[in-house]
Amino acid sequence: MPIGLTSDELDRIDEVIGARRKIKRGETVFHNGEKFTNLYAIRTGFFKTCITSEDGRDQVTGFQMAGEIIGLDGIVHDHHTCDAVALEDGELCAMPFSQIEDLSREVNALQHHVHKIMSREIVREHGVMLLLGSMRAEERLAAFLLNLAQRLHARGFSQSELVLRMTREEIGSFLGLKLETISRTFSKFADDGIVDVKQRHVHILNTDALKDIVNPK
Amino acid sequence: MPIGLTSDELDRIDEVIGARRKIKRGETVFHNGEKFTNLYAIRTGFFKTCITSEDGRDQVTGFQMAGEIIGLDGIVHDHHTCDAVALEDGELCAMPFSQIEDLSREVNALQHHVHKIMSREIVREHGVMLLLGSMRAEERLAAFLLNLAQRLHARGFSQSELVLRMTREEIGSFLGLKLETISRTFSKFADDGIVDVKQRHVHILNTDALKDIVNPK
DNA sequence: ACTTTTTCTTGATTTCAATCAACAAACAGA
DNA sequence: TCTGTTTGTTGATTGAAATCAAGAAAAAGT
Repeated sequence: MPIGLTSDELDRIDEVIGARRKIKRGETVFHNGEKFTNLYAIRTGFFKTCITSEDGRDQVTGFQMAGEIIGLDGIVHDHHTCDAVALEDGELCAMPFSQIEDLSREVNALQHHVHKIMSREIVREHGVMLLLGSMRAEERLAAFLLNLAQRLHARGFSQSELVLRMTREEIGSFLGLKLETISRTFSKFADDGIVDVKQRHVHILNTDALKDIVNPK
Repeated sequence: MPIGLTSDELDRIDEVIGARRKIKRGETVFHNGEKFTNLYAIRTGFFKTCITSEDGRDQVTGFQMAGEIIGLDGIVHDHHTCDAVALEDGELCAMPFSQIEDLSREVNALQHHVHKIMSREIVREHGVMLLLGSMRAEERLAAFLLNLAQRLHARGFSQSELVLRMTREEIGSFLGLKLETISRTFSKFADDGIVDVKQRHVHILNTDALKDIVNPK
């Protein structure tokens, strides 16, 4: 949340932040086709968003964690165009979008904050397009691990030890690769001493090596 | 623009729509790193947006035409993170974003319109991620042609005849393929009687065949 | 604790697109 | 008009990831 608000403004923003909703692993927050009413602020837990094409192809479009906002896809057509699924138990705040619009007319900082959140998502997706369009398997997985570690570190977790909340198949879907390729690439990184992988427990031993893989000099 | 506005509201929106700017083929509207001040509404012409990674990889993130808005990437960090380049001579309206924010606090329809534009871009990018993450070369090019034809048709042009404003290399960059693959795939479509290709002039002879390629039954 | 299911790993082989290479055609500039 | 440059096509070969396949290891359910 932005800073520099009066206590009155903060109180009113509190009102927008609606009911908390606990969610179990495997449950969906919203799904494709569902009427759009809320944005959801993630309080705890780990989520994925994914779209499905007409002929059944699946694409994970992102993984989200505490502090991030999901549901922005629903604004344009008043219906969601993707599914949001909890990958571990968590808690969300449902924020009615009409209330966000109402209040952001009065609180400039909130208005700009909403714009920034949407712009950030657009920029993030540009990065994913670069990854999908121009990187090889090792580069994609290295970029993915660095991104996850960086986001977890920003939330107070270790920047070198992480627990994956998703399967190899879900990582593969996100990175445009098959699960076998994810598995092989993890093994290759482990052979090279760059990471230590035990199932979903990943210990990054050499961050610089990962960076070099993403951005070869 | 949304409908149902009073004439007063329309007048005020007119004020936001700032100076028109003519632009020649090859010129940039804005570039990576540049301070963000305006969104740009395309009046005429054809544009591309692209990002460049640290190590010099290039990725075309989209092609834009009349009626579309570019510059949304700049909001989050107050600086643009991509380049926007004219692929043919055109004309833009520069719209100072601070004025858009000011006015959208007073005109609800404008506020919602801005939100929808940003959400639409997010949803569009989800589609590109699906394309880059899960489609083969033929499927990507077929989807690309159908998308271009549909957008041109919505603007009153033929839905079967189109003139590409970009090179094979730029198409390839957007679709995550090399220019040779684009060229070969065009030739394959021509051999199959699906399209007629003469340089940048493309005549779609069988739209259904293209749809079948994108969504195999 | 045991069974079933899901997830993960590794190997062998195939396939699609990249790369390397040569040339043709179109366009831009002098 | 001529010339150089950019853009596009096609062929031969290579290479990276997909596919097919089998089995191992975890996790979930009874």
